This record gives sequence, C-alpha cells and structure tokens, in this order.
Amino acid sequence: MSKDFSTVLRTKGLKNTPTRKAILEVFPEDCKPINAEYIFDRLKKKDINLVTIYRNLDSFEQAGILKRLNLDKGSAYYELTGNHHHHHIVCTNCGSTEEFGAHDIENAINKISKSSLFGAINTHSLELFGVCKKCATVK
Amino acid sequence: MSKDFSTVLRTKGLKNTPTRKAILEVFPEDCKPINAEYIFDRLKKKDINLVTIYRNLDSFEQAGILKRLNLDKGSAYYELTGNHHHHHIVCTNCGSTEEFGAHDIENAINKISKSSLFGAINTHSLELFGVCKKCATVK
DNA sequence: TATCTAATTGCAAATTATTAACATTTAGTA
DNA sequence: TACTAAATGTTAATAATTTGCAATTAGATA
Repeated sequence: MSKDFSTVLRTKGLKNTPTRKAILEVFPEDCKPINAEYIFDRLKKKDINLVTIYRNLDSFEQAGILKRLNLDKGSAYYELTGNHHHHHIVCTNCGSTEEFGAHDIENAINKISKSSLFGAINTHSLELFGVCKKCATVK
Repeated sequence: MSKDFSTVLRTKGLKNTPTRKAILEVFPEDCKPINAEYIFDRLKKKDINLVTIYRNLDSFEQAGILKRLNLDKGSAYYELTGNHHHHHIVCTNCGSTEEFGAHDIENAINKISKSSLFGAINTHSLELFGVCKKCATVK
C-alpha cells in the first residue's frame, strides 16, 4: 500500500536518490505531521545529514510533495500532500494532532478570499488548539 | 484615545514599570501586528534590552494583554488583544497584513470544536496568505 | 517615610531551528 | 563509459529566542 516515491520524484523532476526515498518513507501513511528532527532520528542508522533533510523538506514542499505546517511547536512540521484538504487540531499539552476537514469552513474562507481587498488569496492555514482527550482525563 | 496601560498592568497583577508602558505604547491603535525587533528599534533611544522585550511580550501574552500570531514571517508577531475577534491576511510578497473577521467562519469553527473528539478546543489560528493589491499591480 | 522583598531588568552566554558556502559525490543522460 | 547538473556532507554562520545570574526597583508594609 506504500506509495511509489521513485515515480513521484521522477514526475517532479527530482533525482531519485536513496536518501530522498528514505526520507519520504518516514512519513506516516496517516498524514501525521512530522519535523526534521523526527526524520533525522528515524534515519540515524542511515547516517543522513540533518542539513540534507532540511534541504529536501524544502525541495519536497516546492515540488508539492509535502505540505509545511505551522503548528506552533517551535519547528516546522510537514505532512504528505494528501488528496484531501484538511486542517489540524493540536493538543497544547502533549502536542498530539488530529485532523479535520469541514466544507463550511472552506466555503466561508473562499467567500472571504473572493470579497477581499487583496489581489489574490493563495493559501490559508487554520489550526485549532486545545487539550486532547487523553491529556484532559489524565490531568 | 490612547489606552491607560498603567491600569491594565495593575489589573493583571503586573508591575507598572516605565519599560512596560513604553513597550505597550509602541503597539499601534489599529491592531497592526508587530514583532520584538520592531519594538526594540522603536525604543532604541530608551535603551531597552531586547531580552526584556521578549520577556514582557511573553508576560503580556500570558496576561491576555497581547495576542501572539503566527504569520509565517520567521518571528512571532503580537497585537493588542482587541475587543473584536479577527484574523489576518498576509501578503507573501511584502508581508503587509490586513485584518478580517467573519461570523460564518467562527460559527463553523465552533461547530467543529463541539463535535471534536478533543477534550476541549481553546483557541484557533486562521491566516490567509496571498498577494496584496499593491504587490499584485507592481509586479 | 524608610525598609523589605519579590518582581523586573540587564548582561553575557547558551539553545534551537535553520541556512549558507563550498568541496565532493552521484543520478540520469548522452 | 563519460559527463554534468543536481544532491550530499561538512563546517560554520545566522536568526530568533531562552537561560542563568547579579543588580535594580516597584509597590507593599512597618
């Protein structure tokens, strides 16, 4: 069920290196967002330079393979660009995330985009912050 | 028309220092978000330490005097916690911001909050990114 | 009003996340 | 197989923010 990253890379005009495939393979199927450090840890045995990871995260984002998120966690998180547009709820206690998507929010945002004085609205970011069930009960 | 920051500080249990008032006075009435560096520059003649500014921005946010924003600009931006809830549109070209508020977006977010599996949703952040009219025409 | 104490500030150094410069290596093409 | 642009490793730099600690001060209290 795992994605064919070689093809993805080729399609995007990016060279198909073992390092790149290794990085992309770290990304969870379920779109859970991860950061550079996490990838670095997971690939410790492969001895991949952290700088290379940063560089590739950037390339992948440019290419549209990854989406960069702003989860207020101090570092940038990325997720595989899935086929469904969604947002995240972040637990301010443990950092866990959950995704959600809602048509009425997207519609409302689109309406704003159209009526805005701005020349063009290209993207948006929306995150909810709260306390997840686990943290809420443990406390 | 300018706010009485001494009272605000006292109310929040924060000591009423000249430094603090100076910092708060830098914040524009129109809620335009600013960052630590901007405040530092504006207060150069008062010779206030940048660390002190960072510390106070943090205290002020804790106290609810300021709101911290995530505008994808490399540093944290803050605005006076106004009485009206709103969000920002950020120009990805020049960094200028414009605010907007929309009831249907808030309502949709509230609905999500209620139906979420999360224990509690406390806050949310929503930013739109695009190119402002000025940048759109100049280009 | 003088004194006291916790809160605040300044200063220097540390940390964290990220980027830059540059030499070396390698994937993909000719 | 050779070539070249792209990718990688290494080291060092940068930007934003935080920490530790000593000196100062606001505001409470005697």
